[in-house]
Amino acid sequence: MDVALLHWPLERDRRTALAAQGSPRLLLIDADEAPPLLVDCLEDWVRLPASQGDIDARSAAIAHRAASHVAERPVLDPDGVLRSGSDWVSLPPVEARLLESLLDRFGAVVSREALARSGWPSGAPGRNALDVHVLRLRRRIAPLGFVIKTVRSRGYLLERGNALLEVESA
Amino acid sequence: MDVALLHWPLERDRRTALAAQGSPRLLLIDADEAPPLLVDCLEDWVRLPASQGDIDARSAAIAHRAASHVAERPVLDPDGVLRSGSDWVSLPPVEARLLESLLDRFGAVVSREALARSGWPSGAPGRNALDVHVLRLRRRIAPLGFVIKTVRSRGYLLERGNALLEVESA
DNA sequence: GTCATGGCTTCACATCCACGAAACAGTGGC
DNA sequence: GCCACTGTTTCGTGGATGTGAAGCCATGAC
Repeated sequence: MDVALLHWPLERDRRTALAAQGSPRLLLIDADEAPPLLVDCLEDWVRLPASQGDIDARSAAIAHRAASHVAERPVLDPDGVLRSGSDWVSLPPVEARLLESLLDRFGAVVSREALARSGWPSGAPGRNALDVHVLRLRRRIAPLGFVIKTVRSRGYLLERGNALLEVESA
Repeated sequence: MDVALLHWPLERDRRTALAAQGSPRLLLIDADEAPPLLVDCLEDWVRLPASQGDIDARSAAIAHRAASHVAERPVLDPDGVLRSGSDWVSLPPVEARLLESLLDRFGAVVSREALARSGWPSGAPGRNALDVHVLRLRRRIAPLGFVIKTVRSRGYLLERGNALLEVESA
């Protein structure tokens, strides 16, 4: 996982945002500033000026921690809470059922028909409903680091996302 | 909790021992040495020479982490006093019973029905009473650093609040 | 190569319902 | 009486779900 570098106290807001989504971050402290209290285990700081070696070393350490904190696959509570590591999101009923199906075959393709059946056991609404729910599900689980890949004309597939991309797009 | 200071790589063995028993530690890295990969969240390092301020700051950060790891959940006295660390608040009867339920399943969802049963064993009043009491409970426990999250259409969930917000408001 | 098609994505709405929050009122202890 | 606790009414906000339509893109026809 990539570690975000940010200046303190200049990028205070960005730090808050990254912390909220559980992204690892390294604060670069301006020469005369006091470092803030670290809020979690995915945060660290170095005082400027710092050697590239030290920055890299701390980034690597955080990345290492982050990697050991994330699980290969998430867990779905009966209450519709999807957990991965210490993070969680709640899924509305339809999306929870869809995700349950995808999780049953984690890493493998689930056909649109099978998904529709699990999402709406008593009959699916319009054809587009599934597409929209997959879209919403994608956005909901993205912060946990999981992605739903499309396999054209075959179905969908749930897998662990590339953590690096997430952080960059944030 | 006290943070052990030790020289790296001189006291390599001591570091291993401290890590094994879960004691927080700060490594003082000799000028030209590469820092080791941190083994857990209770470890950190500074490169020598370092200012006393930086050493203190990192020690404090580690100590803070260590402390926050033990105060994960609050304790509810039989007499309705909720304690977390050195802080406490007193809860009125209904709210104490609600919180007791949430505490039994700390970090997991408790349904509105289950909450209503524990709050009013002899039958719940109007449907909105629960909402109002949860609202009041939220405000009461906020100063202790805990939050009650809503999981829409499923129930409520008690967890530790965002440490960042606490620190900022402090 | 160009083009059309089907499959999927995304957005914009609309509806419905759960929950949040304030304001008010009754009750009982001190 | 004053105040804490409790419950109700009422209104507002935002989440959950579904639909229609526009757009994107790979595939296959030509």
